[in-house]
Amino acid sequence: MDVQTAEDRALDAAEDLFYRRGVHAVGMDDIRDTSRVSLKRLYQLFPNKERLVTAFLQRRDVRWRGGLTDHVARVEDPRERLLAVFDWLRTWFVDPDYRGCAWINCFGELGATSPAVAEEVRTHKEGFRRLLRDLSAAAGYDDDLAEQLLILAEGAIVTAAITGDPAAAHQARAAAGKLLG
Amino acid sequence: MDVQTAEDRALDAAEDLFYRRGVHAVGMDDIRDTSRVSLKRLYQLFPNKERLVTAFLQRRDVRWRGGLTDHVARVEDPRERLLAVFDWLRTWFVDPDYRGCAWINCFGELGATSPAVAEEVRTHKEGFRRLLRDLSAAAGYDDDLAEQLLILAEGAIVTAAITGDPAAAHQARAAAGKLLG
DNA sequence: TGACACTGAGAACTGACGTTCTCTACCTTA
DNA sequence: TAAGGTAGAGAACGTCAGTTCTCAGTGTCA
Repeated sequence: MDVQTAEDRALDAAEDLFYRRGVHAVGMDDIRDTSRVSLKRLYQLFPNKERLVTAFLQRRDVRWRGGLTDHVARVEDPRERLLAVFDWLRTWFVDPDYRGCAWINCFGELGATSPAVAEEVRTHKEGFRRLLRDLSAAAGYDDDLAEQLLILAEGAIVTAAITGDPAAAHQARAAAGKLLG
Repeated sequence: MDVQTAEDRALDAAEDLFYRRGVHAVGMDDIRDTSRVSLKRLYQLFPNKERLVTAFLQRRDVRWRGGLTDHVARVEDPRERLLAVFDWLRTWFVDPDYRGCAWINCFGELGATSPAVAEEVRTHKEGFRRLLRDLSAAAGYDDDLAEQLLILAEGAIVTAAITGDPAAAHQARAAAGKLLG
């Protein structure tokens, strides 16, 4: 039944709590209570809270990009594939637990004080950019278009989070369609 | 020489420090040291830290929208006026002190725990949306276009903050130009 | 069996920080 | 001048949260 390692349980708790409430609002005690991993073990796995934060961002990055990659791979046409990115965003926005981009949120909260977190955020966004560039290139578009789609995606993520309205995905998709010509 | 009120000085310090380092990273002691307003007076002016945060966001909102409004007002052609929004964003991004959108940052940090701050952020974004709708309508475009420009602007703001590269304003402007046809 | 390493639960430590209190000095006004 | 209100400086308070420590229990291996 419970074959997860203590590390997995700790990261699950970290991801759930940090994303939902923000990093400062969650104490290591909360992580312990939710993960049922003792503080002693937590500090063996992650030497401090900052490392737990970066570890959760790293693991989430793998899942996030994987989910997006899998979704667009189901679409044949290269141009439609680019638009499918915004369909995937929409499925994310309608999640009742959606609270914006974990990396943007962490950047706003810790970017100025934690170089490690700031670096993690840049790494994630760079990965997203690379993904869009690859999709764009495959559809015969240049890097400028990929950059503009990235801006649209980021804008939709932020707008959907603040307004609570998933319609931002639809608007971004429509704008992307116009950019694709 | 120093005709500023204690409230002005407190808000100046709050704006500078909260924006630069984030809210949690700045203590009321720091506000006192920077503003030279005693803690006693600070707490007379703002009953708690949260109210100081919302007050700084409110005052910044007035200045921010005012600066944008003034900038685009200098452009005659209604269509060019919409594009001038992105020129104005660029002048903001090149500021060495640029650290993204204060409201988005505060939303990521406090949105989940402070309803008052979350409301302040929504108010600001709603004001920005209204501004873009008015500009769009004056140029003969509909609300959908305004919404797409809003998404582009938000995306540029976030991307410029994380990458540190003001080029996001240029890309967003180019995309906006294509949307305007 | 017995020494030993490791674990969990939780107490304890430590510093930070939001908030309040104390005390003295100054200004205003009758 | 006297009285009272207000301000400033900073100490003090209480809580919280990151981190470490204690101690008893348990499994492992010679």
